Amino acid sequence: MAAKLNLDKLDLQIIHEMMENAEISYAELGKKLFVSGGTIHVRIKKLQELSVVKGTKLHVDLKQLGYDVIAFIGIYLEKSSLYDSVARELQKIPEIVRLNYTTGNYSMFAEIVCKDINQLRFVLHDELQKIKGIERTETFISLDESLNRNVQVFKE
Amino acid sequence: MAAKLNLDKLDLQIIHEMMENAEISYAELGKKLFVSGGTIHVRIKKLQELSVVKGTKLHVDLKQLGYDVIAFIGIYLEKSSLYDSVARELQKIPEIVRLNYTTGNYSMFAEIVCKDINQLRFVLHDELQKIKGIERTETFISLDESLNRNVQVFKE
DNA sequence: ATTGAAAGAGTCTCAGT
DNA sequence: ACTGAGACTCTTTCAAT
Repeated sequence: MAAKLNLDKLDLQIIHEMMENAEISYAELGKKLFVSGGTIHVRIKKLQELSVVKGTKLHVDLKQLGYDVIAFIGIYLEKSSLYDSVARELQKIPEIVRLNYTTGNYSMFAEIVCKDINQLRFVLHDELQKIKGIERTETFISLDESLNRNVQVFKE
Repeated sequence: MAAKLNLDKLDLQIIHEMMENAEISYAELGKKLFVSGGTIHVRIKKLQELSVVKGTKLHVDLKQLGYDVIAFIGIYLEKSSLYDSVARELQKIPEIVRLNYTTGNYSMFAEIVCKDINQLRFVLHDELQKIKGIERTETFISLDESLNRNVQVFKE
């Protein structure tokens, strides 16, 4: 699965820079990394072909858009084998933005983003309780997000 | 804090589209939403000034880059008041990519991304155990990520 | 593989509506 | 507030190294 990609320092530097700011021009990024804009272009094209780079996404302030509640949900399943069917049901709930099958206490771990506590309660009470296979859930509401960053793919 | 922003349908549609693909041109996006490219431009400028839009980020495949392990860590503190100092220490660990102060069982909740299990063990054993104020931790290793998406800011 | 230049495409500004 | 056109900047291609 994880093929030998053989990415060099420049590749990682480009990814590192653009993971924070994808708007920078090739010329400017080239200047920063001491190569020409053309080289940046060639490398990015290569990274896209290797599907290391999958595109760019707009970064928005969710609070400004009225999404004030982030919560994490630990989910206990009646049987582990129900994972796929429960995952399929959870996927239908747009407020669920992330879902992981995990080791440890919980069978699965979800993240949910809501406009307010009422909406969170609605999803937890009305939508989650309907799903067959969920034994019980534990909810952790985020009171403060002190860190949210990318992995550091290049250091030094 | 959450000021009255008065965003209309078009603003939300632009955000919705560009949250998935920020590379689309103004002309093309305008065609899709039945306005001119100039209007798209004006709206995006407005959204940037309101700091609803904070920029664009490169979307990369972390597995391809060798980051194979995602884990979640529930952290119990000796005293809740230690949150700030513990958060400051956790921030120094580059593998920790997210940190939330939460209600419920745990005092705080972290997400960590590592190249392999050895690196995860190193962070958990060597780095986390050094931090004063952490009582104990529970780790949930992700075996499968079945969902990772953005909030749906516009529907219909 | 990298470069620099030319062609093509996109962004940004602005006067008109 | 939206539009379209012109000025400007960036991306993309390509021949040379």
